[in-house]
Amino acid sequence: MTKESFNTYSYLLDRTNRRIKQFAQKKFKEESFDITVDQWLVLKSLNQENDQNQSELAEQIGKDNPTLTRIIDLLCKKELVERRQLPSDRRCFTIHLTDKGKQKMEEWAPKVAEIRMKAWENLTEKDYEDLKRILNTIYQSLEI
Amino acid sequence: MTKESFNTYSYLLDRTNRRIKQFAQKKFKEESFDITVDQWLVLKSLNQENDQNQSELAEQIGKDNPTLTRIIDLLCKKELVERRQLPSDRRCFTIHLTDKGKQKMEEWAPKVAEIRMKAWENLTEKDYEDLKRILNTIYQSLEI
DNA sequence: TAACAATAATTAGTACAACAAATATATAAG
DNA sequence: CTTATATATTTGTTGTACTAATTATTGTTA
Repeated sequence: MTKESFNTYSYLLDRTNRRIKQFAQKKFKEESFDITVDQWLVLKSLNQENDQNQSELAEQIGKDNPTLTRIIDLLCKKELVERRQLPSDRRCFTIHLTDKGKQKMEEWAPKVAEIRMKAWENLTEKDYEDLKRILNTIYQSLEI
Repeated sequence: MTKESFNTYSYLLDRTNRRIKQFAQKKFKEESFDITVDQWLVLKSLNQENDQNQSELAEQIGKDNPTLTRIIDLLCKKELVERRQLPSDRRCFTIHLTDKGKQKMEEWAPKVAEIRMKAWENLTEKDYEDLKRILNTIYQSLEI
């Protein structure tokens, strides 16, 4: 195959990625979930393991530290999480999912799972496995 | 398969998409291409068909109009493109790839093709076809 | 212990994304 | 012709991404 014929994957990936976010965001709005899709990722990670510090959390959700700082700022304002000083290392904060945050998660999680499923209604389990494998292979090939 | 097992694709897609951009942007920097990846998309589209108006161009590269307006602003500053008033419809500009822009494209295009190929070095042609099919299916399933 | 390096988080600056609203112009309907 | 509607683009706002620089703290080593 020629090089030129490979030239559209980044476009397809980018626009599909954007549409997935748009779709989820639109549903969030319809359901009056007052968060963005990226904020959701943070809450979900904390719901699985609470009180991570920011670096761990950034690693978990694959965002960099400055971006995470701002997402945490926004979630703090909404009182869904709070920063807690770690006495043993005063450089760190642990991010704590509050009771309000936990309550919202219980309310939102099943609906988010529904929303996420929509993308797969015309695809098979094998497609899902293939997509994961292909994306991970690309990710590793472009190690930076 | 349970709903829960489908819950990571958006994360994988997002991080792979980000890495593809990061990788290309890093190479652009190394080669002293003084543009961003998104600006490249615009130039590439104009190189294939010059003098599109902004709406056509936005459609071509899958971005919305406000985003494109700002990308065009930046490309104008670099004198790679220029806005030309269309006398027949004074609402429109056609975006013209300048001589300087064309010259840069000749210089850059082969190297960008190389950079783009890197993602596929551990994958097959069938993987490429599968990825395209899966992404397009998702895109269409989430019609908004 | 003092100097140096490493780590956690933040801040600042620029770019892009999404959305809503505004402006200007063109076209259609009455 | 006038009103209404549609189209092309821009502007404003909020949120995310990346880089580099900064602050505060901790760890290492001479």
